[in-house]
Amino acid sequence: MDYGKERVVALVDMDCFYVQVEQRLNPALRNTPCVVAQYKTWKGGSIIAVSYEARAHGVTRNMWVDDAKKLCPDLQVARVRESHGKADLTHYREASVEVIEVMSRFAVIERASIDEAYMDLTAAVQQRWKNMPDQQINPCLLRTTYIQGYPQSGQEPSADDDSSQVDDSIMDKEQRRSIGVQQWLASSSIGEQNSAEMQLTVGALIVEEMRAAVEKHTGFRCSAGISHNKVLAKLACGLNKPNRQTVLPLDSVAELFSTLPISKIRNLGGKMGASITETLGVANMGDLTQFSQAQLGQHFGEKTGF
DNA sequence: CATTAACATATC
DNA sequence: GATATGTTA
Repeated sequence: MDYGKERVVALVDMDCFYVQVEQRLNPALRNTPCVVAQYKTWKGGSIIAVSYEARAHGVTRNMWVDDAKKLCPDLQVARVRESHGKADLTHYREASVEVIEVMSRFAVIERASIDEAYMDLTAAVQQRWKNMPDQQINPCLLRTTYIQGYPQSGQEPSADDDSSQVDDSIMDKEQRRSIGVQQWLASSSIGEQNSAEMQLTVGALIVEEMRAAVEKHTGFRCSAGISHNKVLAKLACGLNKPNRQTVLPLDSVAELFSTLPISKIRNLGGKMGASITETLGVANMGDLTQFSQAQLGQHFGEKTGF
C-alpha cells in the first residue's frame, strides 16, 4: 500500500447541530431562517448556531441577535436553556448521544466534539469489499457523494460517448457531482484491484449508509469527509455542506492545496498558522512543498507535528 | 463584563 | 493533578 494511503478515515459533522435539535422539537422552525442564541439581556443574546437559510442572509455565529435581525428581519430565535444563570447544553448533549449510538453500529468512533466524530473505517472497508461478489459499485449508491477533483476537465464521462464535455455553463451542481462520481468509478476500477482509491469509495458507501441511518433514527442530517487521515477527512467534510459527503483522494490534494490558505487546515487556524505564514512568507498549503522537513521542523518545533 | 464553552495538550 | 495555553464552533 502506498505511503499515506494505509487507512480509510472519515469525519462526520452534524449540520448546524443545535439548530436541528431545536427544529426537531419545534416544527415551526423547520426550513426557515433561524438561530440558536444564548442569554437575552445583552443585544438580544449571542448566536451559537445558524440555519443555512439564515446564513444566506449573512447571519453568522457569535453575532448579536439584534444585529442579525437587521440582516434578516423574519429571523426566528430559539434560546438555550439556562440554569443558575448559565447556559445549559444538556439538551444538545443528549441529542449527541442519540447520534453517537447510531454511528457506533457501523464503526468504532472517536467523538471529537458534541457534533462531530472521526472513525477509522479501514477494517470495515476490507470486510465489505470481501463480501461484494462483483466488487463493483453502482453510482446511485453514492447519491450524496462528491469526489474532490472530479470531473476532470477534458475527459469524457463514459467510454461510448466521446461528444460530451464537462461544461459548467450548462450543468448544475448535481449534474456535475454525478458526472464526477461516474468518471471516478470508471477510472478507479481499472488497474489493481482493491486499490486505495477503491477503498475510499467503499468507505464512502459505508458513510452514505451511516448518514442515512442517523437521519432515519434521529431526524438529524450531517456532512462527512472520507480520506486517508483525520486532517484530510476534516478538510473534505467542509467542501460540500450541508447534507453531503466528500471523498478526498490523495491525488487531488496537490491541486486543492495550491489555492488553500494555511488557516483552513485543522489546528492551523490560529497562532500556529499565522506564525507559519509570517515566518515563511507563504499563503497557501501548496507553498509548503518548497521547504524541507528539516526547515519546517527547525522553526516549528518537534512537539507540534513536524 | 459583552462571546462563550468545550476540549486537547503543554507545563509546572 | 492543577493550571495555562491554543483551537474550534
